[in-house]
Amino acid sequence: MPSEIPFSIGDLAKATGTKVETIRWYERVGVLAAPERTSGNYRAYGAEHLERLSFVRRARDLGFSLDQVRDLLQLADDRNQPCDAVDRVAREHLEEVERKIADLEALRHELRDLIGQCRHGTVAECRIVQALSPQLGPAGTSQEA
Amino acid sequence: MPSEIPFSIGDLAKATGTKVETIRWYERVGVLAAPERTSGNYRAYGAEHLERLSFVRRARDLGFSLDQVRDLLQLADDRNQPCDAVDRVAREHLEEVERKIADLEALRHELRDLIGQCRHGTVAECRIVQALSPQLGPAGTSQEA
DNA sequence: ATGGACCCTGTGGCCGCTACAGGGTCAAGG
DNA sequence: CCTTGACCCTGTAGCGGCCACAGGGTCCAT
Repeated sequence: MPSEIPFSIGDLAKATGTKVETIRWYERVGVLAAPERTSGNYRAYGAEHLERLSFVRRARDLGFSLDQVRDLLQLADDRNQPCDAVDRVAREHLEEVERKIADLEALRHELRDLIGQCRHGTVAECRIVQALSPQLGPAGTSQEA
Repeated sequence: MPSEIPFSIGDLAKATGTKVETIRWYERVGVLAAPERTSGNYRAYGAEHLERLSFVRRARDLGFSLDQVRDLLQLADDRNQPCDAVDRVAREHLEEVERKIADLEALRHELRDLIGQCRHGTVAECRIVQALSPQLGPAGTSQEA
């Protein structure tokens, strides 16, 4: 069979919703294999690159780091291995997402408290400013009249 | 009154739980005023710097960006202004935190789905890998036996 | 005088891109 | 045949918010 018709980086970008620069970046950092080049030194991609890049994008959308994506790609290539390792990467990522959610929820709580205490007076009596300021004792700063 | 005894960057770092390099960085980007220098060109801080840096750290802990911190500091200095602007910065930040939480929760949902579908077989039949791979039609890749 | 703990500036690295600058290539239209 | 304009190439610099050097200077106790 004849090899499929290759396509340009711009086409690949459009097909995957990726910026051209991002594709080149993926190549540089090794999550996307360097394709053949045309006589004019243009990158010439095939279906395998489209597939690969789609995988990368989907994984990135799910918040996996590029390191994790590299791992997942490598694991996904070993078609006959058990998929425990894949599962582990996903679980680790999930745990991190859950940690971040917990952190942000704590933050949200603090911010809501802060904002809820605002009495809309002057800055001098603003609870938000007070909450941000350090507690240096009840006397205030020394230079004030 | 005699001016207070100044202290070194290392002392300030310890007092606020900040790395020395971070303090110098804050000075460079203008969230902490450049202090006086000793005859040996060492930075010599006073209580106002301690106060200022504590404010910055607290705000950073609450997830405010350095740009926001700069704004808050400036607003906090105008002691007689109404604190509406402060309130606005805080509210905007809260909204962003809430957006991030929502995003991460959607992510968590997807990841849980993914992981829940894993049947612990081989990579070839792994649902996680399948979910990451693009849907290119039901026939599978062309080279497979 | 010397050792060690601190301080100084300046630079480069981290992540994951994004945005240039300054060129080359290619197909269509005049 | 030549120009125009859309695309492509490499390389570098920038974002935020630091952190970690290297290669020096300073200070204080012994």
